[in-house]
Amino acid sequence: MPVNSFDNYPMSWKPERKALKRPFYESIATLLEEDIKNGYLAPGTKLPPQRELADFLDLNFTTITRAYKVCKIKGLIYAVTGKGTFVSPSAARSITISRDKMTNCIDLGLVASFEETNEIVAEAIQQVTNKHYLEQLLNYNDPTGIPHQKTAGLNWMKSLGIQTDQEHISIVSGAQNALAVSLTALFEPGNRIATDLYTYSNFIDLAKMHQIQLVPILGDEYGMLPNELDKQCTQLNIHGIFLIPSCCNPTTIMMSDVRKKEIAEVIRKHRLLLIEDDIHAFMTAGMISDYQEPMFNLLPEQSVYICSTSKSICSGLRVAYIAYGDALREKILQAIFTINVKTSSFDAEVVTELILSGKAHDIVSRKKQLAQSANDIYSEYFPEKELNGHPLSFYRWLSIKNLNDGLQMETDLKKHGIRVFHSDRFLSGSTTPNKYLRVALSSTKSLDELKTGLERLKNYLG
Amino acid sequence: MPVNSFDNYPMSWKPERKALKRPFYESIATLLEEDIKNGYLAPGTKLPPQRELADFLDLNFTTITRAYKVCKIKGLIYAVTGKGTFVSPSAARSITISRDKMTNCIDLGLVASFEETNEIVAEAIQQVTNKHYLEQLLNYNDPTGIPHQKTAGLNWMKSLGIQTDQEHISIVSGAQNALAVSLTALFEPGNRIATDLYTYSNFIDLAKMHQIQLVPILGDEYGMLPNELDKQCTQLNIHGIFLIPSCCNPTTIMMSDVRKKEIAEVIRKHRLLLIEDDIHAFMTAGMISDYQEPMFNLLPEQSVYICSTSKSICSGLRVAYIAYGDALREKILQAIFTINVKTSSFDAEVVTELILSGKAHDIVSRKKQLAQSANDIYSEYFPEKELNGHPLSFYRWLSIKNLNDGLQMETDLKKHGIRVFHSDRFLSGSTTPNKYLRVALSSTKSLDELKTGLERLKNYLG
DNA sequence: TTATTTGTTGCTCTACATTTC
DNA sequence: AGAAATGTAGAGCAACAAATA
Repeated sequence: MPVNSFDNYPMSWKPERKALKRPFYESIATLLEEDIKNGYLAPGTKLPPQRELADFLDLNFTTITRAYKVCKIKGLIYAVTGKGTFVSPSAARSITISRDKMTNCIDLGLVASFEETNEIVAEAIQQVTNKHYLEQLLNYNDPTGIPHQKTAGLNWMKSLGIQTDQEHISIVSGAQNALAVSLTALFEPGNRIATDLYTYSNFIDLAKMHQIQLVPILGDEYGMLPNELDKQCTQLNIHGIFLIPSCCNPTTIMMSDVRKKEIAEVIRKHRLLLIEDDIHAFMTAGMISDYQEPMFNLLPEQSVYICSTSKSICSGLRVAYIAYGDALREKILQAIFTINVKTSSFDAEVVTELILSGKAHDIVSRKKQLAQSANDIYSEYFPEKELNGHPLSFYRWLSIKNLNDGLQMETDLKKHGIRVFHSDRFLSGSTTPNKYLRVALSSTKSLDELKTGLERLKNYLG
Repeated sequence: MPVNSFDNYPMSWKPERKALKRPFYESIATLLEEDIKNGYLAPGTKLPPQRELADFLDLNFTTITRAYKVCKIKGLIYAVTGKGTFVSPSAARSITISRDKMTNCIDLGLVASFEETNEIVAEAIQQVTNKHYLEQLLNYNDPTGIPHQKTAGLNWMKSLGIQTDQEHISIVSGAQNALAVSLTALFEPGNRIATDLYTYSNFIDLAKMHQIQLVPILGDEYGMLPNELDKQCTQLNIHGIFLIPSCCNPTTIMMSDVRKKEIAEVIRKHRLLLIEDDIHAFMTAGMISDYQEPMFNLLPEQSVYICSTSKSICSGLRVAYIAYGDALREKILQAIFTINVKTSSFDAEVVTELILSGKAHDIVSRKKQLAQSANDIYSEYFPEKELNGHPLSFYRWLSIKNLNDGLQMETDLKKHGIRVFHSDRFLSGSTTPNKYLRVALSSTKSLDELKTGLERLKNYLG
């Protein structure tokens, strides 16, 4: 019997005692999940403390711990010791970004890659078709990539500062696939991975699917803060870290070389596995004057370096190179076989052709020009006080006043004819007071369309 | 303090009491994992009962339960209530099959798909290259496949007995990828999936990676036994079932239509999710006289139907169609975005071209002829008493006398110049007394090479 | 600073189910 | 058929850790 009657006690969530069936923890978790999904409990709502709810339901409080845990694993709620348990901002809905059908809507949401350069790729496809060894691309051989394709990949990565060999790279089906492979290979459900406070939203979803918990680490204008990372590592058992040092998606923050070294030191100290998504390397290495090298070079034995060609060369060809330390090799190969069997050799061959013929560099130059123009246009509409982040970024991070709920705002914007994503989508953990929009500059059919889109956005924000 | 001294007590595994650190269960699990991986505990070894080990270590027996559970989830051990806990047959090593470098070795291991037909595919690639819409294949649009590609897929599947629509199929990167997507989308770590006793080895590994437990179900010459499935579902909380009804890999068993209906009844009763891998449908539908339809038709709302073109059309083009019930749609789309972002449109376009031009059917005919010839050759070397399993199977299931350990036998065979896989690789659960070899007939460069390989195998077996 | 609130983790207890003898 | 052996699962207890006032 509960000691008190809680009928008049203010509790944000009161499951019906009678509705509970054994096992209790499962029953409670189901009720909670339903109430979150049907919107009865809004994102951000503080749930009753474990002991209080336990008293109310006349159960031991660890039974509530268990129930909350089930929902936490599913990403529905999050908890902070000493503070309480809360409904997640992204609770019910998915935050994964993809290109779905949009009519009469200008896309400033999904970050595409200035598809104007694809005619060069089409030419390369034609050339590959004429190769005498075309048929050799059509069997099960060389699941991690054909040697000459890997050599081209090594060449490409060399220009980005990566030195490794055939045995320590594989070709996979794009950056997203590389991340899925890395998580599958190197982490287990229940593991924790440190990330920036705002990070790649598909990675957040991927982690959720693998039941890997993300631990948000604070950062400043130079990237993640080393002492914050160190603090969290000391407190929690953290297994890995995910970084996008060249140009963080969505914040456009470029990590300074000093900061990279400091963070690498903490990573080494706590023996974390680093997943470095360097999809923007092509617009950083050799472009930014004081840029030195990827973090992979600082921690080669405990890192996975992901180099996708979706942004730099062509998004429709699903090709990414993944480089790894010797200690990680076996597990990664295993995961590649298990998830992909192999990557399309044809796509890889087209990228290879583009790299070897030098056309890949032409494409990159053209994309950089387009990025420069798009950023110039953006500055006209939204002049920033001081330039923050990567100057050639394919998207910008626009600070906004705290208006509505993020999802509501996105819906409103769609009604105004543009798709943009709210910062809530990119939150790896708890909510923050600051709100932003990520504005993609690389997804419109033309720069004129981009102008129209930005115009609409400016009007909306007033 | 333990009541007895166990120094002279026969226990198959005695972890050192002093080696234990807190938390105990984790410490015990680590020690057990090490002893299994370094080979100190051989597959099949019976571990001490929980209570006995607990007494020995002076702990509560449920702490041992926890420790065993950790290893069980990793697939290192398996347990049967009332019987005991045992080291898994596949414990330490990976059983995933892929094409790695082999010199002077005839491959009867990996099941390829008579790659002689790839010249037809090469022609189709050339035709796709000339399409005026080539550039449209190179962007992020239509992540589940371009409409006309999906229409071609629907056409193809129609000939296999599947009726569905655009909204309920997606194009993914091959069967393996489809399985990864399905597991990620529909199951969680700790879930259980029923399978045949012998099943697709990459699926076993995939399940292991996702920490999904496989529950082996006995079968006979017509496939899985309905009452066995029903029994396990009643006993355990089983969430799904994985079947390869048209021609089970590795056993070549073709499930009878009567059996399909019976099994479907049990699946419906227990609300299981069915994953139907119908990679061999093309050599069954319209070929086998009394074949009626895939199981998907019997349970459309709770099934995922996977139709890969790797075996039927071309293994290098990474394309599979996946059809699903409306209730599963959202989750599957989500998983596709999270794992792949999208499948190479180019590969899909080539397959589309092959289907629409009718060349795909030519390829299938040719492959069937080759399969027939290869099976005839096999029968010359290994005449079976009665014909079992699918007559056109790309591999055969050869019963052997219980000789060595499976891995040892594979190594010996490699020394004799052939790669063949032992039945231990395909075991989803406990060991069995019967031993087999899976002999692939579709991976040699020519039928002559196949003859040489089978000759060597026959000599080896004496 | 310290006490309080709140969440986390590991271990134990109890009830129960299945298999074997 | 019934007792013993053996594994499973839920719930409770206690020690601990972090945040906050």
